Amino acid sequence: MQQQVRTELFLGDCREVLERLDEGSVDLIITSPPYADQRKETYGGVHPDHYVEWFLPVSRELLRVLKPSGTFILNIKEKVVEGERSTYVMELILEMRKQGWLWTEEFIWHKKNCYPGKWPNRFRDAWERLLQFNKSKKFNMHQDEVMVPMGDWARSRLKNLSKTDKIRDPSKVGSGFGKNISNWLSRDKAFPTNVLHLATECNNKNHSAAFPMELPEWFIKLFTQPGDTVLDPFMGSGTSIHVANRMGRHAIGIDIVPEYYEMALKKPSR
Amino acid sequence: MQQQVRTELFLGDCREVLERLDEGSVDLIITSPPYADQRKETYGGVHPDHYVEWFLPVSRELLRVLKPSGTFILNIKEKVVEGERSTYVMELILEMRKQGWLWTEEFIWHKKNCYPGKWPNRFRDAWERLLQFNKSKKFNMHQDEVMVPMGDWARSRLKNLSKTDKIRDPSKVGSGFGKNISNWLSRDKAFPTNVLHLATECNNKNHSAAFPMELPEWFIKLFTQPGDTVLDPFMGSGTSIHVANRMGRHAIGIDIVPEYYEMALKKPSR
DNA sequence: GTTCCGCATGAATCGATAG
DNA sequence: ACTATCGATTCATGCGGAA
Repeated sequence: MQQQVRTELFLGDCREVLERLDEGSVDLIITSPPYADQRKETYGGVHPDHYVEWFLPVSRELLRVLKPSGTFILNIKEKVVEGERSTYVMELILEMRKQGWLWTEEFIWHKKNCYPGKWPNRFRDAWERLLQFNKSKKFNMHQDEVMVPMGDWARSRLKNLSKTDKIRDPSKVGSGFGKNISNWLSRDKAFPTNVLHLATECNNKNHSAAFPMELPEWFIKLFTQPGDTVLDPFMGSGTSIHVANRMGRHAIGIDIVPEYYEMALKKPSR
Repeated sequence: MQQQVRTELFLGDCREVLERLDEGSVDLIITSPPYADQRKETYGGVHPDHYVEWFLPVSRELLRVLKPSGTFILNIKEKVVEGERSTYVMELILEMRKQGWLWTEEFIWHKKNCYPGKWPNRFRDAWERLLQFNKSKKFNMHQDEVMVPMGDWARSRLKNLSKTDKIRDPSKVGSGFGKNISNWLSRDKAFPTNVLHLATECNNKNHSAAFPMELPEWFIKLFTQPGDTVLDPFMGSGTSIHVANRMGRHAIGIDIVPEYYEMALKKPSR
Protein backbone atom coordinates (compact mmCIF):
# COMPACT_ATOMS: atom_id res chain seq x y z
CA MET A 1 0.00 0.00 0.00
CA GLN A 2 1.08 3.53 -0.62
CA GLN A 3 0.73 4.48 3.05
CA GLN A 4 3.38 1.99 4.02
CA VAL A 5 5.96 3.63 1.81
CA ARG A 6 8.75 5.34 3.69
CA THR A 7 10.32 8.54 2.40
CA GLU A 8 13.41 10.13 3.92
CA LEU A 9 14.66 13.41 2.56
CA PHE A 10 17.91 15.00 3.70
CA LEU A 11 19.26 18.48 3.20
CA GLY A 12 23.05 18.42 3.06
CA ASP A 13 26.20 17.20 1.38
CA CYS A 14 25.57 13.60 0.40
CA ARG A 15 29.11 12.65 1.36
CA GLU A 16 28.18 13.37 4.97
CA VAL A 17 24.57 12.26 4.89
CA LEU A 18 25.43 8.93 3.32
CA GLU A 19 27.64 8.05 6.28
CA ARG A 20 24.55 7.97 8.47
CA LEU A 21 22.80 5.37 6.30
CA ASP A 22 23.05 1.70 7.16
CA GLU A 23 25.35 -0.58 5.28
CA GLY A 24 23.59 -2.75 2.71
CA SER A 25 20.25 -1.02 3.05
CA VAL A 26 19.52 0.14 -0.49
CA ASP A 27 18.32 -1.86 -3.49
CA LEU A 28 18.75 0.71 -6.23
CA ILE A 29 20.73 3.90 -6.48
CA ILE A 30 19.76 6.05 -9.42
CA THR A 31 21.17 9.51 -9.75
CA SER A 32 22.25 12.23 -12.07
CA PRO A 33 25.01 14.16 -10.33
CA PRO A 34 25.87 17.67 -11.42
CA TYR A 35 28.02 17.33 -14.51
CA ALA A 36 31.43 18.95 -14.57
CA ASP A 37 31.28 22.73 -14.82
CA GLN A 38 27.47 22.61 -14.97
CA ARG A 39 24.93 24.11 -12.64
CA LYS A 40 27.36 26.60 -11.26
CA GLU A 41 24.63 28.71 -9.77
CA THR A 42 23.25 25.89 -7.68
CA TYR A 43 26.03 23.39 -7.09
CA GLY A 44 29.06 25.56 -7.52
CA GLY A 45 30.33 23.59 -10.47
CA VAL A 46 33.09 21.02 -10.40
CA HIS A 47 36.04 21.48 -12.71
CA PRO A 48 36.60 18.58 -15.12
CA ASP A 49 40.11 18.09 -13.78
CA HIS A 50 38.81 17.54 -10.26
CA TYR A 51 35.65 15.67 -11.07
CA VAL A 52 36.94 12.18 -10.35
CA GLU A 53 38.43 13.05 -6.97
CA TRP A 54 35.24 14.89 -6.12
CA PHE A 55 33.04 11.92 -6.93
CA LEU A 56 35.08 9.02 -5.56
CA PRO A 57 34.21 9.64 -1.89
CA VAL A 58 30.55 9.60 -2.87
CA SER A 59 30.81 6.36 -4.83
CA ARG A 60 32.68 4.76 -1.93
CA GLU A 61 29.78 5.48 0.41
CA LEU A 62 27.30 4.35 -2.21
CA LEU A 63 29.11 1.04 -2.43
CA ARG A 64 28.74 0.67 1.31
CA VAL A 65 25.01 1.38 1.53
CA LEU A 66 24.05 -0.76 -1.47
CA LYS A 67 22.85 -4.29 -0.92
CA PRO A 68 24.95 -7.02 -2.58
CA SER A 69 22.01 -7.70 -4.87
CA GLY A 70 21.54 -4.02 -5.68
CA THR A 71 22.34 -1.84 -8.66
CA PHE A 72 23.74 1.66 -9.16
CA ILE A 73 22.63 3.60 -12.23
CA LEU A 74 24.73 6.68 -12.94
CA ASN A 75 23.50 9.19 -15.52
CA ILE A 76 26.40 11.27 -16.80
CA LYS A 77 27.94 12.77 -19.91
CA GLU A 78 31.32 14.33 -20.46
CA LYS A 79 31.49 17.87 -21.80
CA VAL A 80 33.67 19.27 -24.54
CA VAL A 81 36.80 21.07 -23.40
CA GLU A 82 38.86 22.86 -26.01
CA GLY A 83 37.49 20.87 -28.87
CA GLU A 84 37.93 17.47 -27.23
CA ARG A 85 35.64 15.25 -25.22
CA SER A 86 36.84 15.17 -21.64
CA THR A 87 38.02 11.85 -20.30
CA TYR A 88 36.89 12.15 -16.71
CA VAL A 89 33.97 9.77 -17.12
CA MET A 90 36.28 7.04 -18.36
CA GLU A 91 38.72 7.75 -15.57
CA LEU A 92 35.85 7.61 -13.11
CA ILE A 93 34.82 4.17 -14.33
CA LEU A 94 38.38 2.91 -14.00
CA GLU A 95 38.72 4.32 -10.49
CA MET A 96 35.34 3.01 -9.35
CA ARG A 97 36.38 -0.47 -10.43
CA LYS A 98 39.37 -0.12 -8.16
CA GLN A 99 36.95 0.68 -5.33
CA GLY A 100 35.26 -2.64 -5.94
CA TRP A 101 32.44 -1.69 -8.27
CA LEU A 102 31.64 -3.93 -11.21
CA TRP A 103 30.96 -2.01 -14.43
CA THR A 104 28.23 -4.27 -15.67
CA GLU A 105 26.70 -2.37 -18.55
CA GLU A 106 26.37 0.95 -20.30
CA PHE A 107 22.91 1.95 -21.45
CA ILE A 108 22.49 4.77 -23.93
CA TRP A 109 19.86 7.43 -23.41
CA HIS A 110 19.05 8.80 -26.83
CA LYS A 111 17.66 12.30 -26.25
CA LYS A 112 15.21 12.78 -29.04
CA ASN A 113 14.94 16.51 -28.46
CA CYS A 114 18.52 17.40 -27.84
CA TYR A 115 19.80 20.89 -27.44
CA PRO A 116 19.97 22.90 -30.67
CA GLY A 117 22.98 24.67 -32.04
CA LYS A 118 25.50 24.57 -34.84
CA TRP A 119 29.26 24.48 -34.76
CA PRO A 120 31.87 24.13 -37.44
CA ASN A 121 33.39 20.98 -35.98
CA ARG A 122 30.63 18.95 -34.35
CA PHE A 123 26.97 18.07 -34.39
CA ARG A 124 24.41 18.32 -31.65
CA ASP A 125 24.94 15.96 -28.74
CA ALA A 126 21.92 13.67 -28.59
CA TRP A 127 22.93 11.01 -26.08
CA GLU A 128 23.98 10.47 -22.50
CA ARG A 129 25.47 7.57 -20.63
CA LEU A 130 23.53 5.46 -18.15
CA LEU A 131 26.27 3.48 -16.48
CA GLN A 132 25.25 0.38 -14.59
CA PHE A 133 27.44 -0.61 -11.67
CA ASN A 134 26.97 -3.58 -9.39
CA LYS A 135 28.45 -4.94 -6.21
CA SER A 136 28.29 -8.56 -7.28
CA LYS A 137 27.57 -10.53 -10.41
CA LYS A 138 24.41 -11.80 -8.81
CA PHE A 139 22.08 -8.83 -8.82
CA ASN A 140 18.32 -8.60 -8.99
CA MET A 141 16.86 -7.96 -12.43
CA HIS A 142 13.17 -8.23 -13.26
CA GLN A 143 13.27 -8.23 -17.02
CA ASP A 144 9.63 -9.17 -17.48
CA GLU A 145 8.57 -5.89 -15.90
CA VAL A 146 9.94 -3.79 -18.73
CA MET A 147 8.92 -5.86 -21.72
CA VAL A 148 7.48 -3.81 -24.49
CA PRO A 149 4.52 -4.76 -26.64
CA MET A 150 5.63 -5.73 -30.09
CA GLY A 151 2.53 -4.68 -31.96
CA ASP A 152 2.03 -1.15 -30.77
CA TRP A 153 5.62 -0.50 -29.86
CA ALA A 154 5.14 3.15 -30.75
CA ARG A 155 2.47 3.69 -28.16
CA SER A 156 4.37 2.05 -25.37
CA ARG A 157 5.94 3.96 -22.59
CA LEU A 158 9.38 3.32 -23.90
CA LYS A 159 8.78 5.25 -27.02
CA ASN A 160 10.16 4.29 -30.35
CA LEU A 161 11.77 6.62 -32.78
CA SER A 162 9.74 9.61 -33.81
CA LYS A 163 8.18 10.04 -37.18
CA THR A 164 11.00 12.14 -38.48
CA ASP A 165 13.52 9.56 -37.42
CA LYS A 166 11.77 7.06 -39.59
CA ILE A 167 11.57 9.41 -42.52
CA ARG A 168 15.22 10.14 -42.24
CA ASP A 169 16.33 6.58 -42.24
CA PRO A 170 14.93 4.51 -45.06
CA SER A 171 17.09 1.49 -44.36
CA LYS A 172 15.60 -1.92 -44.07
CA VAL A 173 14.35 -2.44 -40.59
CA GLY A 174 13.47 -5.91 -39.50
CA SER A 175 15.03 -7.55 -42.48
CA GLY A 176 17.78 -9.13 -40.51
CA PHE A 177 16.29 -11.69 -38.21
CA GLY A 178 16.40 -14.57 -40.61
CA LYS A 179 14.76 -17.71 -39.39
CA ASN A 180 14.45 -16.48 -35.86
CA ILE A 181 11.73 -14.09 -36.92
CA SER A 182 9.21 -16.88 -36.51
CA ASN A 183 9.96 -17.03 -32.81
CA TRP A 184 9.18 -13.39 -32.50
CA LEU A 185 5.92 -13.43 -34.34
CA SER A 186 4.43 -15.83 -31.85
CA ARG A 187 5.20 -13.52 -28.97
CA ASP A 188 3.34 -10.39 -28.14
CA LYS A 189 6.04 -8.83 -26.04
CA ALA A 190 9.72 -8.30 -26.53
CA PHE A 191 12.60 -7.48 -24.29
CA PRO A 192 14.01 -4.01 -24.75
CA THR A 193 17.61 -3.27 -25.67
CA ASN A 194 20.23 -1.18 -23.96
CA VAL A 195 19.26 1.91 -25.96
CA LEU A 196 16.48 4.09 -24.52
CA HIS A 197 14.70 6.65 -26.64
CA LEU A 198 13.29 9.43 -24.51
CA ALA A 199 12.77 13.15 -24.82
CA THR A 200 13.87 15.50 -22.13
CA GLU A 201 11.00 17.12 -20.36
CA CYS A 202 10.84 20.81 -21.01
CA ASN A 203 7.44 21.79 -19.72
CA ASN A 204 6.24 25.24 -18.98
CA LYS A 205 6.35 24.77 -15.25
CA ASN A 206 8.67 26.58 -12.94
CA HIS A 207 11.12 23.74 -12.73
CA SER A 208 12.27 21.18 -15.19
CA ALA A 209 13.40 17.74 -14.25
CA ALA A 210 16.94 16.60 -14.86
CA PHE A 211 15.56 13.59 -16.62
CA PRO A 212 12.13 12.47 -17.73
CA MET A 213 10.08 10.42 -15.27
CA GLU A 214 10.14 7.44 -17.58
CA LEU A 215 13.85 7.05 -16.99
CA PRO A 216 13.83 6.33 -13.23
CA GLU A 217 10.54 4.50 -13.67
CA TRP A 218 12.10 2.10 -16.14
CA PHE A 219 15.09 1.29 -13.95
CA ILE A 220 12.99 1.05 -10.79
CA LYS A 221 10.77 -1.51 -12.49
CA LEU A 222 13.79 -3.37 -13.78
CA PHE A 223 15.91 -3.52 -10.64
CA THR A 224 13.49 -3.35 -7.69
CA GLN A 225 10.24 -4.74 -6.38
CA PRO A 226 7.56 -3.04 -4.29
CA GLY A 227 8.87 -2.59 -0.77
CA ASP A 228 12.47 -2.16 -1.90
CA THR A 229 14.45 1.00 -1.24
CA VAL A 230 15.58 3.53 -3.85
CA LEU A 231 18.24 6.16 -3.17
CA ASP A 232 19.05 9.33 -5.07
CA PRO A 233 21.98 11.21 -3.50
CA PHE A 234 21.58 14.15 -5.91
CA MET A 235 17.82 14.23 -6.04
CA GLY A 236 17.33 17.73 -7.44
CA SER A 237 13.63 18.42 -7.47
CA GLY A 238 13.05 14.81 -6.46
CA THR A 239 11.71 13.25 -9.61
CA SER A 240 13.08 9.78 -9.04
CA ILE A 241 12.14 9.84 -5.36
CA HIS A 242 8.52 10.53 -6.11
CA VAL A 243 8.40 8.06 -8.93
CA ALA A 244 9.74 5.46 -6.52
CA ASN A 245 7.08 6.31 -3.93
CA ARG A 246 4.34 6.19 -6.49
CA MET A 247 5.53 2.75 -7.46
CA GLY A 248 5.41 1.52 -3.87
CA ARG A 249 9.13 1.67 -3.15
CA HIS A 250 10.74 3.30 -0.14
CA ALA A 251 12.82 6.29 -1.09
CA ILE A 252 15.79 8.20 0.28
CA GLY A 253 16.67 11.54 -1.24
CA ILE A 254 19.55 13.91 -0.57
CA ASP A 255 20.37 17.32 -1.92
CA ILE A 256 22.64 20.12 -0.83
CA VAL A 257 20.54 22.91 -2.33
CA PRO A 258 17.78 24.18 0.03
CA GLU A 259 15.50 25.14 -2.84
CA TYR A 260 15.58 21.63 -4.23
CA TYR A 261 15.09 20.12 -0.80
CA GLU A 262 12.01 22.28 -0.26
CA MET A 263 10.72 21.42 -3.69
CA ALA A 264 11.12 17.71 -3.07
CA LEU A 265 9.36 18.02 0.30
CA LYS A 266 6.36 19.78 -1.17
CA LYS A 267 6.01 17.79 -4.35
CA PRO A 268 2.71 15.94 -4.37
CA SER A 269 3.08 12.22 -4.80
CA ARG A 270 0.53 12.10 -7.55
CA MET B 1 35.39 10.67 -63.19
CA GLN B 2 35.13 7.19 -61.81
CA GLN B 3 38.00 5.99 -63.97
CA GLN B 4 40.36 8.36 -62.28
CA VAL B 5 39.76 6.78 -58.89
CA ARG B 6 42.75 4.93 -57.51
CA THR B 7 42.34 1.74 -55.48
CA GLU B 8 45.18 0.03 -53.66
CA LEU B 9 44.56 -3.25 -51.90
CA PHE B 10 47.16 -4.94 -49.75
CA LEU B 11 47.31 -8.43 -48.32
CA GLY B 12 49.21 -8.43 -45.07
CA ASP B 13 49.51 -7.23 -41.51
CA CYS B 14 48.52 -3.59 -41.50
CA ARG B 15 51.25 -2.76 -39.00
CA GLU B 16 53.77 -3.61 -41.72
CA VAL B 17 51.83 -2.39 -44.73
CA LEU B 18 51.11 0.99 -43.18
CA GLU B 19 54.83 1.69 -42.88
CA ARG B 20 55.04 1.74 -46.65
CA LEU B 21 52.40 4.47 -47.00
CA ASP B 22 53.43 8.11 -47.26
CA GLU B 23 53.15 10.42 -44.29
CA GLY B 24 50.15 12.74 -44.42
CA SER B 25 48.60 11.06 -47.42
CA VAL B 26 45.16 10.03 -46.16
CA ASP B 27 42.06 12.19 -45.59
CA LEU B 28 39.86 9.69 -43.77
CA ILE B 29 40.56 6.47 -41.96
CA ILE B 30 37.46 4.45 -41.21
CA THR B 31 37.74 0.96 -39.85
CA SER B 32 36.20 -1.69 -37.71
CA PRO B 33 39.09 -3.69 -36.27
CA PRO B 34 38.62 -7.24 -35.04
CA TYR B 35 37.10 -7.01 -31.64
CA ALA B 36 38.87 -8.49 -28.71
CA ASP B 37 38.72 -12.25 -28.50
CA GLN B 38 36.19 -12.37 -31.30
CA ARG B 39 36.52 -14.07 -34.65
CA LYS B 40 39.27 -16.32 -33.51
CA GLU B 41 39.35 -18.33 -36.70
CA THR B 42 39.95 -15.35 -38.93
CA TYR B 43 42.19 -13.00 -37.06
CA GLY B 44 43.63 -15.27 -34.44
CA GLY B 45 41.83 -13.43 -31.71
CA VAL B 46 43.28 -10.81 -29.42
CA HIS B 47 42.76 -11.23 -25.74
CA PRO B 48 41.05 -8.26 -24.07
CA ASP B 49 44.02 -7.82 -21.75
CA HIS B 50 46.36 -7.42 -24.72
CA TYR B 51 44.07 -5.45 -26.98
CA VAL B 52 45.49 -2.03 -26.22
CA GLU B 53 49.11 -3.01 -26.71
CA TRP B 54 48.12 -4.81 -29.88
CA PHE B 55 46.36 -1.77 -31.31
CA LEU B 56 48.71 1.03 -30.30
CA PRO B 57 51.36 0.31 -32.96
CA VAL B 58 48.58 0.46 -35.55
CA SER B 59 47.19 3.74 -34.30
CA ARG B 60 50.70 5.20 -34.24
CA GLU B 61 51.11 4.46 -37.93
CA LEU B 62 47.63 5.75 -38.67
CA LEU B 63 48.56 9.02 -37.00
CA ARG B 64 51.53 9.24 -39.31
CA VAL B 65 49.72 8.61 -42.59
CA LEU B 66 46.77 10.88 -41.80
CA LYS B 67 46.76 14.43 -43.11
CA PRO B 68 46.59 17.16 -40.45
CA SER B 69 43.12 18.01 -41.72
CA GLY B 70 42.01 14.38 -41.70
CA THR B 71 39.82 12.28 -39.44
CA PHE B 72 39.99 8.76 -37.99
CA ILE B 73 36.71 6.98 -37.30
CA LEU B 74 37.08 3.87 -35.15
CA ASN B 75 34.11 1.53 -34.86
CA ILE B 76 34.50 -0.51 -31.72
CA LYS B 77 32.60 -1.98 -28.80
CA GLU B 78 33.87 -3.63 -25.69
CA LYS B 79 32.76 -7.18 -25.07
CA VAL B 80 31.46 -8.63 -21.85
CA VAL B 81 34.02 -10.60 -19.84
CA GLU B 82 32.84 -12.43 -16.76
CA GLY B 83 29.74 -10.34 -16.40
CA GLU B 84 31.50 -7.00 -16.79
CA ARG B 85 32.08 -4.70 -19.72
CA SER B 86 35.77 -4.72 -20.52
CA THR B 87 37.66 -1.49 -20.14
CA TYR B 88 40.06 -1.82 -23.05
CA VAL B 89 38.25 0.73 -25.19
CA MET B 90 38.54 3.38 -22.51
CA GLU B 91 42.17 2.50 -21.93
CA LEU B 92 42.76 2.67 -25.67
CA ILE B 93 41.33 6.18 -25.85
CA LEU B 94 43.53 7.32 -22.99
CA GLU B 95 46.63 5.80 -24.57
CA MET B 96 45.87 7.15 -28.05
CA ARG B 97 45.63 10.65 -26.58
CA LYS B 98 49.14 10.14 -25.21
CA GLN B 99 50.23 9.30 -28.77
CA GLY B 100 48.98 12.70 -29.88
CA TRP B 101 45.48 11.88 -31.05
CA LEU B 102 42.65 14.25 -30.16
CA TRP B 103 39.48 12.45 -29.05
CA THR B 104 37.10 14.83 -30.70
CA GLU B 105 33.77 13.09 -30.46
CA GLU B 106 31.97 9.83 -29.83
CA PHE B 107 29.14 8.99 -32.20
CA ILE B 108 26.67 6.30 -31.30
CA TRP B 109 25.63 3.75 -33.87
CA HIS B 110 22.20 2.58 -32.82
CA LYS B 111 21.69 -0.83 -34.39
CA LYS B 112 18.00 -0.91 -34.95
CA ASN B 113 17.83 -4.59 -35.64
CA CYS B 114 20.34 -5.98 -33.24
CA TYR B 115 20.59 -9.69 -32.89
CA PRO B 116 17.89 -11.29 -30.76
CA GLY B 117 18.74 -13.15 -27.64
CA LYS B 118 18.11 -13.30 -23.92
CA TRP B 119 20.36 -13.34 -20.92
CA PRO B 120 19.45 -13.30 -17.24
CA ASN B 121 21.54 -10.25 -16.42
CA ARG B 122 21.53 -8.02 -19.49
CA PHE B 123 19.55 -6.95 -22.50
CA ARG B 124 20.46 -7.09 -26.13
CA ASP B 125 23.31 -4.83 -27.09
CA ALA B 126 21.94 -2.38 -29.64
CA TRP B 127 24.72 0.15 -29.99
CA GLU B 128 28.37 0.53 -30.87
CA ARG B 129 30.88 3.30 -30.49
CA LEU B 130 32.10 5.35 -33.44
CA LEU B 131 35.06 7.17 -31.98
CA GLN B 132 36.25 10.23 -33.84
CA PHE B 133 39.94 11.05 -33.52
CA ASN B 134 41.75 13.94 -35.10
CA LYS B 135 45.28 15.16 -35.54
CA SER B 136 44.45 18.82 -35.08
CA LYS B 137 41.49 20.91 -34.02
CA LYS B 138 41.21 22.20 -37.56
CA PHE B 139 39.89 19.33 -39.59
CA ASN B 140 37.75 19.17 -42.67
CA MET B 141 34.03 18.70 -42.10
CA HIS B 142 31.38 19.09 -44.78
CA GLN B 143 28.25 19.29 -42.69
CA ASP B 144 25.96 20.34 -45.53
CA GLU B 145 26.52 16.98 -47.22
CA VAL B 146 24.71 15.00 -44.54
CA MET B 147 21.75 17.21 -43.72
CA VAL B 148 18.47 15.45 -43.05
CA PRO B 149 14.85 16.43 -43.70
CA MET B 150 13.35 18.56 -40.99
CA GLY B 151 10.52 17.37 -38.81
CA ASP B 152 6.93 18.05 -39.69
CA TRP B 153 6.70 20.69 -37.03
CA ALA B 154 8.66 23.09 -39.21
CA ARG B 155 5.87 23.68 -41.68
CA SER B 156 3.47 25.21 -39.23
CA ARG B 157 6.25 26.65 -37.19
CA LEU B 158 7.32 29.19 -39.76
CA LYS B 159 3.89 30.56 -40.50
CA ASN B 160 3.78 32.84 -37.54
CA LEU B 161 6.78 34.35 -35.91
CA SER B 162 6.37 34.91 -32.20
CA LYS B 163 8.04 37.64 -30.25
CA THR B 164 10.42 35.24 -28.65
CA ASP B 165 11.43 34.01 -32.04
CA LYS B 166 13.05 37.35 -32.56
CA ILE B 167 14.12 38.17 -29.03
CA ARG B 168 14.46 35.26 -26.71
CA ASP B 169 13.73 35.78 -23.05
CA PRO B 170 16.92 35.78 -21.04
CA SER B 171 15.33 32.99 -19.11
CA LYS B 172 15.68 31.79 -15.55
CA VAL B 173 18.36 29.28 -16.28
CA GLY B 174 20.45 31.89 -18.02
CA SER B 175 20.62 29.71 -21.09
CA GLY B 176 18.57 32.08 -23.17
CA PHE B 177 19.62 32.98 -26.63
CA GLY B 178 18.24 35.17 -29.34
CA LYS B 179 17.03 33.71 -32.54
CA ASN B 180 17.56 34.97 -36.01
CA ILE B 181 14.44 33.51 -37.48
CA SER B 182 15.19 34.82 -40.93
CA ASN B 183 17.75 32.06 -41.28
CA TRP B 184 14.97 29.53 -41.03
CA LEU B 185 12.58 30.86 -43.59
CA SER B 186 13.94 28.87 -46.49
CA ARG B 187 15.06 25.90 -44.50
CA ASP B 188 13.80 22.40 -45.10
CA LYS B 189 16.76 20.49 -43.80
CA ALA B 190 18.39 20.13 -40.42
CA PHE B 191 21.81 19.06 -39.28
CA PRO B 192 22.00 15.55 -37.85
CA THR B 193 23.06 14.63 -34.33
CA ASN B 194 25.79 12.36 -33.07
CA VAL B 195 23.41 9.39 -32.90
CA LEU B 196 23.12 7.32 -36.08
CA HIS B 197 20.17 5.00 -36.56
CA LEU B 198 21.10 2.24 -38.95
CA ALA B 199 20.15 -1.35 -39.38
CA THR B 200 22.91 -3.92 -39.61
CA GLU B 201 23.29 -5.67 -42.89
CA CYS B 202 23.22 -9.39 -42.77
CA ASN B 203 23.36 -10.31 -46.43
CA ASN B 204 27.09 -10.97 -46.52
CA LYS B 205 27.48 -13.91 -44.26
CA ASN B 206 31.05 -14.40 -45.39
CA HIS B 207 32.30 -11.29 -43.71
CA SER B 208 32.55 -11.49 -39.99
CA ALA B 209 31.95 -7.80 -39.32
CA ALA B 210 28.57 -6.65 -40.51
CA PHE B 211 29.13 -3.06 -41.51
CA PRO B 212 26.21 -1.43 -43.28
CA MET B 213 27.22 0.56 -46.35
CA GLU B 214 25.42 3.62 -45.03
CA LEU B 215 27.93 3.93 -42.22
CA PRO B 216 31.12 4.52 -44.24
CA GLU B 217 29.06 6.43 -46.77
CA TRP B 218 27.91 8.91 -44.14
CA PHE B 219 31.39 9.54 -42.79
CA ILE B 220 32.96 9.70 -46.25
CA LYS B 221 30.44 12.38 -47.22
CA LEU B 222 31.06 14.23 -43.99
CA PHE B 223 34.83 14.19 -43.86
CA THR B 224 36.04 13.95 -47.47
CA GLN B 225 35.49 15.36 -50.93
CA PRO B 226 35.77 13.63 -54.29
CA GLY B 227 39.42 13.04 -55.04
CA ASP B 228 40.34 12.56 -51.39
CA THR B 229 41.80 9.33 -50.06
CA VAL B 230 40.07 6.87 -47.72
CA LEU B 231 41.93 4.16 -45.82
CA ASP B 232 40.61 1.03 -44.12
CA PRO B 233 43.41 -0.95 -42.48
CA PHE B 234 41.06 -3.79 -41.53
CA MET B 235 38.94 -3.79 -44.66
CA GLY B 236 37.37 -7.21 -44.34
CA SER B 237 35.36 -7.81 -47.49
CA GLY B 238 36.05 -4.22 -48.48
CA THR B 239 32.72 -2.52 -47.96
CA SER B 240 34.08 0.90 -47.08
CA ILE B 241 36.72 0.72 -49.83
CA HIS B 242 34.13 0.12 -52.49
CA VAL B 243 31.77 2.71 -51.12
CA ALA B 244 34.64 5.19 -51.26
CA ASN B 245 35.41 4.32 -54.86
CA ARG B 246 31.79 4.58 -55.85
CA MET B 247 31.75 8.05 -54.32
CA GLY B 248 34.77 9.14 -56.33
CA ARG B 249 37.33 8.86 -53.56
CA HIS B 250 40.66 7.08 -53.80
CA ALA B 251 40.82 4.08 -51.51
CA ILE B 252 43.46 2.04 -49.72
CA GLY B 253 42.48 -1.26 -48.15
CA ILE B 254 44.48 -3.72 -46.09
CA ASP B 255 43.63 -7.11 -44.68
CA ILE B 256 45.65 -9.98 -43.38
CA VAL B 257 43.18 -12.67 -44.36
CA PRO B 258 43.65 -13.96 -47.93
CA GLU B 259 39.96 -14.76 -48.34
CA TYR B 260 38.96 -11.19 -47.54
CA TYR B 261 41.68 -9.82 -49.77
CA GLU B 262 40.39 -11.93 -52.64
CA MET B 263 36.84 -10.90 -51.91
CA ALA B 264 37.74 -7.23 -51.92
CA LEU B 265 39.64 -7.63 -55.19
CA LYS B 266 36.74 -9.28 -56.94
CA LYS B 267 33.97 -7.12 -55.60
CA PRO B 268 32.37 -5.15 -58.40
CA SER B 269 32.65 -1.40 -57.89
CA ARG B 270 28.99 -0.86 -58.60
C1' DG C 1 -13.82 14.81 -26.47
C1' DT C 2 -10.56 15.21 -30.25
C1' DT C 3 -7.28 17.56 -33.20
C1' DC C 4 -4.66 21.41 -34.38
C1' DC C 5 -1.53 24.85 -33.63
C1' DG C 6 1.30 28.28 -31.11
C1' DC C 7 5.18 28.49 -28.28
C1' DA C 8 8.78 28.21 -24.41
C1' DT C 9 12.46 25.49 -23.31
C1' DG C 10 16.46 22.31 -22.93
C1' DA C 11 23.31 19.08 -18.45
C1' DA C 12 25.35 22.73 -25.70
C1' DT C 13 29.49 24.75 -27.93
C1' DC C 14 32.34 28.07 -30.37
C1' DG C 15 34.59 32.33 -31.14
C1' DA C 16 35.12 37.01 -30.02
C1' DT C 17 35.65 40.37 -26.62
C1' DA C 18 36.67 42.00 -22.10
C1' DG C 19 39.28 41.99 -17.59
C1' DA D 1 49.13 35.08 -22.36
C1' DC D 2 45.39 33.44 -19.87
C1' DT D 3 40.73 33.27 -17.98
C1' DA D 4 35.90 34.83 -17.68
C1' DT D 5 31.91 36.40 -19.79
C1' DC D 6 28.85 37.07 -23.68
C1' DG D 7 26.64 36.75 -28.19
C1' DA D 8 25.43 33.71 -31.93
C1' DT D 9 23.65 29.54 -33.72
C1' DT D 10 19.73 25.76 -33.63
C1' DC D 11 15.71 21.66 -33.48
C1' DA D 12 12.13 18.76 -31.49
C1' DT D 13 8.89 18.12 -27.91
C1' DG D 14 4.99 18.46 -24.84
C1' DC D 15 1.92 21.58 -22.95
C1' DG D 16 -2.12 24.35 -23.11
C1' DG D 17 -5.41 27.01 -25.39
C1' DA D 18 -8.29 27.24 -29.52
C1' DA D 19 -11.12 25.27 -33.15
